[in-house]
This record gives sequence, C-alpha cells and structure tokens, in this order.
Amino acid sequence: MSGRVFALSDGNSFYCSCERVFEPALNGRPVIVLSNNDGCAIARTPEAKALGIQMGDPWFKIRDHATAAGVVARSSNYVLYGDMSRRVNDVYRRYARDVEIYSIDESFLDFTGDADPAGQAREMRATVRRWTGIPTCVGLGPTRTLAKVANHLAKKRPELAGVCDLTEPARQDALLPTVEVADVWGVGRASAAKLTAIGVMTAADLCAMDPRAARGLLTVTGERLVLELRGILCQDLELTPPTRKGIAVTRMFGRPITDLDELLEAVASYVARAGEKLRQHGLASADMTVFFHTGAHAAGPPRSVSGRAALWTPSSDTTEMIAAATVVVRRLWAPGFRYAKAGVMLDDLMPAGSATGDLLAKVDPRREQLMAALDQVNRRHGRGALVPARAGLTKRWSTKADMRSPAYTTRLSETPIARA
DNA sequence: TCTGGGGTCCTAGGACCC
DNA sequence: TCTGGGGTCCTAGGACCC
Repeated sequence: MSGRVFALSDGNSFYCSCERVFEPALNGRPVIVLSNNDGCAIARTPEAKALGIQMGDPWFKIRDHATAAGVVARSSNYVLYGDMSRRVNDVYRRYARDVEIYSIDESFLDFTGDADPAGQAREMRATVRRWTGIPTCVGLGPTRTLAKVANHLAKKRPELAGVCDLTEPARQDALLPTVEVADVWGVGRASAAKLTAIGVMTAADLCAMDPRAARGLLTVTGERLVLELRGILCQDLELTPPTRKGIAVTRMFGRPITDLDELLEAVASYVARAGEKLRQHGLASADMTVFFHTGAHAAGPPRSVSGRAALWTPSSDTTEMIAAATVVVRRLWAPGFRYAKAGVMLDDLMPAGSATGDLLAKVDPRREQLMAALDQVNRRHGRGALVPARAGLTKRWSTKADMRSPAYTTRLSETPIARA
C-alpha cells in the first residue's frame, strides 16, 4: 500500500451546473450545453440524459424532439465556466494539502494523513455546494486510478450520496467487480475491445491480470493501470503544471467552404489566434502544421490534407506566421471539395527570444561552417545575424534541403478519410 | 570491399483524456 | 444545411552515425 489518500472531485454536469447557478429557473429542468456553432451537445443534466440525449448528439438532429420534451439548450460560455472552476478550486484548497487541477471540472486532491478522509470529503462537498452552487462528486483511493474509479461509482450510485471511499482493500474487492472495464480511466474503445475479447470484463478482472500480460496487450499504459488498481502508486500528483508542448486552434466551419480565398481567410484568423496564445505564454514556435479536410458525414468526395512549415527562427509574429500558412494552404488547395474544418498547430514551443548560441556547438562539431552558412541565408532573407534558439532546431537547419529553401520549408501530406 | 550492430533522433499515427 | 476543441503519451520505423 502506498499509504497515500487521493481524492478526485468533479463538478456534476459542470457546464450545465454553471448555467443553473446564474439562472436558477433551470433547476430541475433538462438542460444541455452546446459546442461551438451550436454543433452538438457537450454537457447534459441527468434530466436531459433521462430523455435519451447522448454526449455529442448533433443539435440539428435532436432539436425538435428535445425542445418538445422541454429541454433547454445553451450555447457554451467558457469564460463563465473558467471563472466558476477557479472558485471551486479555491474551496478545495481549504481542505486538501495539495491540489492538481486536472481539467476545467476535475481536480485531484491530496488527503494523505488525514484522520477521516471520507468525512472531510463530505464536508468539502457541502461547502462547495453552499459557496459556489456547484454540485460535486468525490472519489477516494490510494492511487489516482482508484480515486477515479471511486468517483465513477459516486456518480452512478445515488445511495453513496456523492462520496465513494475505495481506500480500504475490502471496499475495493467489493466494488471493483461492479465496474465495467471500459469505465476504467485510461481504457478507451480500442483497449476495451482487446480486453473483453480475452475475458477481462470488469475492473476487478483487470486488477487481477498479470501486469506483464497487460503490458503485452496495452503497452506500459496497461501495466501501470493494473498496478494502480492494486493500490501501487505509479503517478503522483502533478503540482506544477507542465510547460505546454503545443498550441492548436481548429474549427469546424458553420457551412462548407469551396473557395480558396475564404479558406485563406479562415486559416489566417486561426493563425492570428494561435499567435495571441503564443505571446500570452511568452512562447515562440518554429514548427507550424496547417490542415483542412472535408466533413466526415458530408456528401461529395473526401479529402484531408496537412502541411508543415518549419520557420527559420522561432516566431510568434502574426504576419510572418500567416505568410507561411498561406504558402502551405495554397500548395495544398484543390477545388471541387466541400471543406468542413481547418486548423493550425504550433509545436516545439520555446521561450520567446531565448538565444543560446553555444547549444549549436554541442550538436554539431562543424559549428563554424554551419554558423557561417546559416548567417548568409539569414542575411539574404533580411533576418540579420543568426540567433539559434535551441539544440533541436539546429539539426533541422543543418540539412541541405533547408539551406536551399526560402524563409521556411514545407512538407505536405494527404491522408485518406475512412468513410462509414 | 563487404558487412553488422547499437545508439540516438525524428516523425507519423494511434489511443486516450476532458 | 447543420456533427466540438482542445490536449498528452506511447510506439514503431526510418535516417543517421560510429
């Protein structure tokens, strides 16, 4: 046993609950919150679930039936949800020694060493409700995975009154057989299919599995899962948020796009938004991927393309990034398709303006030669002297293909779309 | 001239999460 | 006509080097 006690607390139907806080008339009524463009349902109250509305149901398909049944639909308001999330976490911090904010509506709490974790969880839950208006459920366990399972049970079993305690092995033995393996955190559709095919149907079955066999079937992720279900800690709380690895802005269009200029305009606005995010975090990126594709459900020929632009120096400059994105889009463009979605992703993030020339020497012994060559290229493109940002990039710069290219290199690819 | 093995880095793609 | 928008981690395989 780890001796640790973790709690997972999350807001019930969080987005819907936030809407109810500011509009109490919605209490007791079936409520759903819709995604961008009011595309589909992304949050549902129990009353809405009882009417058969599924996660991800397209609004245009269920609108008639839902409104007739008295369902209230709201467009999403992420500023509001973010603010409510902050308030809820402020309450958590009064009860837990440490808090890891896992998502907008879920946090892992460290209750290790507390005399009565379950009693504390009940009190915390009541306080959150009283101070913020948000109903929550809490799961307790010696590992994060068991705390997740406990939280799942707390939500599903009304008799538990919103708190499920799986810290004791006896409770684990009693309850794990009642949890379907697909409901274990980390077991998705593909893994669930593999597991049930060999007769592993419940969380208890998975717990009893040979860890090596789990690794063979599901890689290290599966092995860790088995150990964590047995109460052996594999992942502790992450108290300092890890630095971001990528920034993405992607959108479905409200209607299909068939015109290049329209697509360019959309992509430019996504790039501008991505640049804003970049500067907000004080970061820069030299690795941009742009993609667009037709709708998965739409009529007409399918097409999905993407292209990467490697910028010479890491940038967060909107004009520069839009120029690169425009080149990629033009090269990928083909008429005759009804494009439904596009996006831009920035990877290889690093602090803006970080300049450490000595890294280059470590990576490539032909430093002098390389520096001279890169300097020439940079001057030719009006970029002034070379400012290498970090080691990983020097490799890319040093290839011959990159030397010949103008401000950036592009790589394009097309992937088939699977049609149902 | 012929030949192999090991290490590292990078990339694409799958799977999963909320 | 209309079906979300972010993220992370892991692995396999190729390129490259010694």
